[in-house]
Amino acid sequence: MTATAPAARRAYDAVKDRILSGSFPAGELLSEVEVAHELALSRTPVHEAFLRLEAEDLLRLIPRRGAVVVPVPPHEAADILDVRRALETAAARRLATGTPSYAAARERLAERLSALATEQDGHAAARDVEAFAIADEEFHRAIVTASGNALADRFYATLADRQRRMTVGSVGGRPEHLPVLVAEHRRLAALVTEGDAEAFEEALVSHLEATHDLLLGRGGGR
Amino acid sequence: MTATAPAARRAYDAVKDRILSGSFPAGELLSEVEVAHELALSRTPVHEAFLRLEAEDLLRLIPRRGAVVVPVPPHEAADILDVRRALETAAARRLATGTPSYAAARERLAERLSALATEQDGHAAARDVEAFAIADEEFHRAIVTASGNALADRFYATLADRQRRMTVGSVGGRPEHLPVLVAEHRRLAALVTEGDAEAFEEALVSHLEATHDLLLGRGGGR
DNA sequence: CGGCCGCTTCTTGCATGCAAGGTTGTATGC
DNA sequence: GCATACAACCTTGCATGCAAGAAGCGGCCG
Repeated sequence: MTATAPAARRAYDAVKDRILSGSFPAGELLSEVEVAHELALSRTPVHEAFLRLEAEDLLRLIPRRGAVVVPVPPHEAADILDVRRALETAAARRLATGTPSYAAARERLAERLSALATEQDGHAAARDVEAFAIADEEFHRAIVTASGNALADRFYATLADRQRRMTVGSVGGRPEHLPVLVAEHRRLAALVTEGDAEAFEEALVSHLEATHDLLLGRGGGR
Repeated sequence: MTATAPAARRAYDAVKDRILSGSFPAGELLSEVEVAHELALSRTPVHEAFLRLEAEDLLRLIPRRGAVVVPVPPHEAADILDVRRALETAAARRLATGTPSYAAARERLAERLSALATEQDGHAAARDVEAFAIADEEFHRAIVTASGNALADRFYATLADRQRRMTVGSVGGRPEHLPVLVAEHRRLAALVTEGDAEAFEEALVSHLEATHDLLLGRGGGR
């Protein structure tokens, strides 16, 4: 019944997950045959997976050597934050447009954000940082998606991947501060719903930094 | 002497060029064997090219049917402009940072932008719209590149590809207006060099629309 | 005349074979 | 002891083979 996923996809998912989770450490030299054997596949699907991952800049293929896991570049965290700010702000700006279709989109978005915030209340109360991180990602992505810009939406997804790669390992404590983030989410939701793009950007900037610091565990001395 | 490019790369370049140039029209159903035969290659490198192009959302692979050229979505032009505004503004904002390394980057950028503007003068005088479009792309990309955000830079490159796909075909006339664009470039260059991110954004918005209209030939009447 | 079933043909998914290129380790000459 | 050349090994790049799945066409039956 359950159609088993194509081999190429399994290979892609498996390798990507190992990279993002750090199970394949940066700098590691991977061999197609090796990975193929581990996954009980032939070289072909693994080769295809490597190609895709190279396109995402997670692997670097060296012609007759193998594939190295590219390390997280020095200011990747700051880069991601910058781009997220830019894209989310652009989304809010577009959503603030007077066009009726955007008003409807704001309506739908408001509902979804509200639901997500409620869900986050639960995760915060349960001190479940991991579940919170996922819901947090969904929250922000929902805003970008709602703006209807497919290009921005796709790119934003790759940013989320990379961010995941950085947050694992440093599971940053301080779950007691999660409720603050939810409150900020509610404020962001209100602003984007009202169509106040300027205030949204302002609130977003401090929120992104707070989230970043918190999830990375730099939330202020020990 | 000249090492011939790998087959996979040739296939990728060839197919991508045909898609972006419109030689493979949207909706066309491509077969690997067919393309492979045309390029005098085996199916393998063509298959790999298809995979990469699917990752770029230029092809859609249908499991055992073939690959269809994805049509340009309805508001892709507006989407591209929105994202370009967002990314270039973010780049200018970062470049405006006080950090010494950014001051040096602004310095280098200023020189490059100046050189490109001069080159554009030549293309404008020669009424060479195509060459101008290329130099225009380089100009804007240089700003993003200078900001040092690798993520933004890579994404920006894919936007340029897609923009190319839209501008061909409508080689929009009115080359007599090109000098105006160069003047705007010089102003943008000055603003980003001075570190005035706000004024840059404002100038950028109108400039992007002007360029867009001009290159797409919607520059008013006829 | 209309609908359905099966066959033929096309497509890709994946495995494997082969060869070229690169790296490493060793042995030899100095 | 050091440098160099050679050989063995390991890697991928690409071609091809084979089979599974999808679509379209023809014929047959109702």
